[in-house]
Amino acid sequence: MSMKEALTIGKLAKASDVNVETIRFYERKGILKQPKKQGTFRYYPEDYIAKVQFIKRSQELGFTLKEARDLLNLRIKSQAKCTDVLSKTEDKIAEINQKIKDLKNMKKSLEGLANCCEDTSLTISECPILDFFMAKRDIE
Amino acid sequence: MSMKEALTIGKLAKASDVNVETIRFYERKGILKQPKKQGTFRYYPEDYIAKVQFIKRSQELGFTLKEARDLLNLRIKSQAKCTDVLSKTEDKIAEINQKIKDLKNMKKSLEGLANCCEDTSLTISECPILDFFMAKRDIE
DNA sequence: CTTGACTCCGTACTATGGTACGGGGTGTAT
DNA sequence: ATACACCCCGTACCATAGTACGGAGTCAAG
Repeated sequence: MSMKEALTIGKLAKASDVNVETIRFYERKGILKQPKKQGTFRYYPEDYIAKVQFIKRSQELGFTLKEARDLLNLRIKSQAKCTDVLSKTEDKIAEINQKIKDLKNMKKSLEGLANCCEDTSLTISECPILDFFMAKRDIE
Repeated sequence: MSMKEALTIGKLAKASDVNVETIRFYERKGILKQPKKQGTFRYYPEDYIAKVQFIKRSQELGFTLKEARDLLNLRIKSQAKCTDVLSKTEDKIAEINQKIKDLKNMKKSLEGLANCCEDTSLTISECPILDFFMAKRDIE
């Protein structure tokens, strides 16, 4: 029988576009459940491709691996309610809002810096940026 | 003479609200320049408090320690011209803009997720959020 | 039945950003 | 002059998120 279709770790890795070692890493860390082995090799159910992609997507959305694992586990334990997932998602949105706010403040500061440094012939020792970053003192 | 005012590593740490070990860590990593020692102890110029706080602030805004170091170094090299500072600052602004864009995308995705999960009485097996994360497949 | 690709496992290493520890030296106040 | 807080340094350790490596075993095709 052709084993072309058997989902080995290498094929899973390729299908979900991660490193083989990453799959093994996720299993060691309990992010992914190790599948039952036939013999010595891992053979994965097809849905593991979606699981790994779920993890990757979660990371892209700003979740850590543990958070991704929790979300994945919620999916599996069907006792949990939709609200659990919702509240986790809302927490993340709040975090993101805060980050955006912080970045905008930083940007404003940096823009203030850039604007106050119009005379480009000034040397650093005369640069008004310095005063902006730090209390005025001897420089080094 | 009272040494109450001498800025030792412990006082610097306390004043800038970080661990002593963190200061030493920054020095090992070249983020902060080790001050000249009088004898065996480090004695810091007062402006180190501002420097450490600057690093902390940068980190809060999503900059790495190396980036914080680069921003800090802008003001130290007095050979540099104001334009150098300006361009680095503008680079940072561009980076910040990109980060804000990414975070906004992330937020949009998460909001899409949250909105599609209004019926909070649904069990996880019916939760649309997770369908968003994952292609529909057999669960386990 | 051999070959070559793939898999196994453990271990070590990377980077980032620190914290903790221990033995010894120092600085200063009383 | 001695106690006690503080400092020194190196090293080890923590979490997060992996990557790399090497020797051994396995699988399946030719």
